[in-house]
Amino acid sequence: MKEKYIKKFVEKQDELKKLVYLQNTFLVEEIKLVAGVDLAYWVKDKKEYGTCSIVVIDYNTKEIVEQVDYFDEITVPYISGFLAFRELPLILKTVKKLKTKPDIYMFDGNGYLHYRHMGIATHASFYLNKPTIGIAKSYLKIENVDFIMPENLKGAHTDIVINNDVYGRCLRTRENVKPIFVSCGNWIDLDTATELTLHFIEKDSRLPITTRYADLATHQSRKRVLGDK
DNA sequence: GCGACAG
DNA sequence: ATCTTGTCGC
Repeated sequence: MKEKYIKKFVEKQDELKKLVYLQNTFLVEEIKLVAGVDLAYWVKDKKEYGTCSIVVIDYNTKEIVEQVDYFDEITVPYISGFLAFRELPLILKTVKKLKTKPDIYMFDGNGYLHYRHMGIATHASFYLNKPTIGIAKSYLKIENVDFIMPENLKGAHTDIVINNDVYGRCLRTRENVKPIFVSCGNWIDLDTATELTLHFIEKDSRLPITTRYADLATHQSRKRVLGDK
């Protein structure tokens, strides 16, 4: 069932991962707009649907500059390690509705912290042509390597290193909350990705407001879609 | 058959 | 991701 997709998916990821560049291609001081991207799903009449929300936030004022939603049928199944193939088509259609042009995109999921260094944040960067960051709420275990729990202090973090390769970072964004997993998407370094993530942490969530607001927006969007039918 | 498994 | 309310604790 899922197997029919996997060979082509791996080939595509292997092709793209050669182009990943884990250095900043921008100056942090020049960042103005940061986008959070997320999806929500539902099933209706045996068909699966998804709605994507993108929330664009001003880096300095932290106010929402723009928000767009787009929903459609989802045809690709969820397969761990291949999230981009399922979600990216909808994401790209949603991006087309944006009037502003975000400088950076933050995703719900991993980037370089991935079996082949090609999590959704990294994969998406090649279609957005913008730096990206992956923010995952749970740990994707690779080569049986566990993460090291950081201290219970805001900003505490431990790196996830496998075979001398830094895949990503386990980051405690606030005290007394479960840590999140930050990884480079593309065209950014891990320290900067961590810095931006912490910049958008506020009192109401362990997630940066970019992805947090996008998450809330998908739930609202789904409610509207189902309510209008 | 059993456990793993980003969202 | 989704199915789902109140409740314990900082």
